Amino acid sequence: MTPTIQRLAILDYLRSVCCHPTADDVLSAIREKFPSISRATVYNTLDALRKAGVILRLSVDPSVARYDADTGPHAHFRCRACGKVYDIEIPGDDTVPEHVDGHRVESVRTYIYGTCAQCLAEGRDREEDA
Amino acid sequence: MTPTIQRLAILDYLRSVCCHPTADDVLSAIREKFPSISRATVYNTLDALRKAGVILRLSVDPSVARYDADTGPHAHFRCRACGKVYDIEIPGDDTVPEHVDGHRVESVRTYIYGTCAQCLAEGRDREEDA
DNA sequence: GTTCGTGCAAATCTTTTGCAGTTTC
DNA sequence: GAAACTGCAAAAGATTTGCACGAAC
Repeated sequence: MTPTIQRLAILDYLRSVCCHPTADDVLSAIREKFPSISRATVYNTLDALRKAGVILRLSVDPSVARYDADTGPHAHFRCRACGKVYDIEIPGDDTVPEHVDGHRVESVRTYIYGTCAQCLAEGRDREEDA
Repeated sequence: MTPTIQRLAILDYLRSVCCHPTADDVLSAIREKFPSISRATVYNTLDALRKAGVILRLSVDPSVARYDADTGPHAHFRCRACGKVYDIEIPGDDTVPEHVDGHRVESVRTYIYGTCAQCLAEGRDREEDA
């Protein structure tokens, strides 16, 4: 995988943000520095980084993929009121078993849904349904 | 929610299958009995059932939603070689905490990825990458 | 008879693909 | 210079929406 200037910019961006941007978020952010970058390049790069094991692709949002530069074991919490996604430390044992029910395990994703602390404090109610 | 004949047929179908059909799988299956049912009705019904808490919508597949009539606590395993999705009993404590990091928890989804027992036995290799 | 559901088609949104030109090693 | 990457536009695939007709209560 050639480390082109676009790819480095995308990886840098992913590592600099705490949230979990979508491909479109990445496109918008990178275009501030590289106005000519194309959507296809963003998708290609995100996929190349994912295949290389450098970033994770999350399905925490039902309709759009989100990307995470933190590849360590952790869960994701998505707020149904504001849509934000938070990293969650996995409580207790975070080791992944080799096999379950005879199937070989390669990776595990845990998604938690609810209302985030901020939305609870501000009395914002969920806008989506379970 | 009016229990129309189409809705009952869709729910019956979901309860009768062990796998986790996509909206398109449901459409094909229901059309065998109701050839005139429309795609929109299937989507509407699946969403109505989900909102009613009768079925789950899974994001275990990156590009398509799958539906599960078993709403009890369990995880899902998806094989990267054949694409099949299996139900997995959650080992140990399957109670969901009320809160994590101050966020109120409403539901949890666990997705496990790897190679299933059958594909391992038949020496089929994964066709997708991590 | 009003409300809710269905079917059809078109629209929307995300992601992928084909291809010509450009960059990287 | 060969292989890999980019940008653009078009295509593909899943899901949603608008609307007219029909069914349910």
